[in-house]
Amino acid sequence: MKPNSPAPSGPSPFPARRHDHEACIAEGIARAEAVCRERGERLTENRRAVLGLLLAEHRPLGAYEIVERFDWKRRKPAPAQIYRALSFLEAAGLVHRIASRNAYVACSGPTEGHGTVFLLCRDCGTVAEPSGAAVGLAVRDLAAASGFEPHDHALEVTGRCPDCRPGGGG
Amino acid sequence: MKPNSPAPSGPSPFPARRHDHEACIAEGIARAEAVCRERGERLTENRRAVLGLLLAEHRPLGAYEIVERFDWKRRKPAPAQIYRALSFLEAAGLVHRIASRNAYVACSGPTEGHGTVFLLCRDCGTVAEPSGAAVGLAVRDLAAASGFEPHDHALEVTGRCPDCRPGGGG
DNA sequence: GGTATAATGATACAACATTGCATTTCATGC
DNA sequence: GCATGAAATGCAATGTTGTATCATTATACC
Repeated sequence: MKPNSPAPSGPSPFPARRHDHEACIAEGIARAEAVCRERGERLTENRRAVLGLLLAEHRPLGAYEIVERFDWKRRKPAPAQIYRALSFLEAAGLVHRIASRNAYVACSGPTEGHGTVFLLCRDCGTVAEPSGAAVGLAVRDLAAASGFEPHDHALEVTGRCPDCRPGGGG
Repeated sequence: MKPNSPAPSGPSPFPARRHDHEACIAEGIARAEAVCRERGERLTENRRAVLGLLLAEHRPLGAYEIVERFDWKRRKPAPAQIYRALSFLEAAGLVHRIASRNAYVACSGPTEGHGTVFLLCRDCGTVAEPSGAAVGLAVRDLAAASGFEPHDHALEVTGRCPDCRPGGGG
């Protein structure tokens, strides 16, 4: 891992302003290959391409945006092809859907289980996926107090990332 | 509040299995009238009807589902009419959008500010909107640790409500 | 009543997502 | 190599959700 790659357990879940993007992507693909191997499934060219496009961004892309960027074999794929890849990748925990935006983002680290947290920058669109342990606890308590049996949760926080925040950046 | 102590259990955010539904609705409409008066806006017949349909359920309805149930003047409204009412009601804090379902639910209590929490029963579809204070704190801490400036958040928890949970019930 | 503003009615369209089925690809056993 | 079945893809059509536009109608206010 390069020194300027975002460390999974580092201080900030946001990517450094300048970092080795190619390494990001390569790392993500490598992780996907490992996950698929373990699950006995195939990371086909189609799926790999979709994942690659998502990994190339640190922000969510809409399915039709992926269609536009797709340049595999110089052809424009049908939406269904993209959605199929997205479904597969989501089931494998490699991609998450950002419900509030009808958009999809590459998962930035190993899946922690049931529950996701996203920090969405309203200015630059960057998404970070911090550890959600504290949120998980809050959910558990909340549920217990209501007699609710929680299964899964998704938290989407909008605001401004360190780079876009006035006086932020780093 | 200690993070691990279950809230001093006020009333459950879930509706009682049997309760006075008419009163539910009347109360919600009355609250809406008060809110609109205060905001200097009009709770028109159209808006009132949409809110009424949402209040009649304790679960989210899709916009087109509202279209189908709409019986005002024995005519079926155009989608735009419903979406306009929903936008108005959402801006007034009387209705919330459940992003993961493309659906809308009547707000069950006074709006607490920026941030919402929903407990969604996967079996009966009921939605509860508990107080999200603990989640708000978790969000604040999470954001601070990431250098993120939070503006708003939405947490959607899926699982089983007290009535659908085995051994649960009221 | 007259006028400005807000809301509605109606049509069309944009954006997001899925279904069905024929064809191709791939792993596996022979 | 070749047959076979399961999985994935190509393609067209369709379903679902949400907006834009503009003429008309209702409402508040003077």
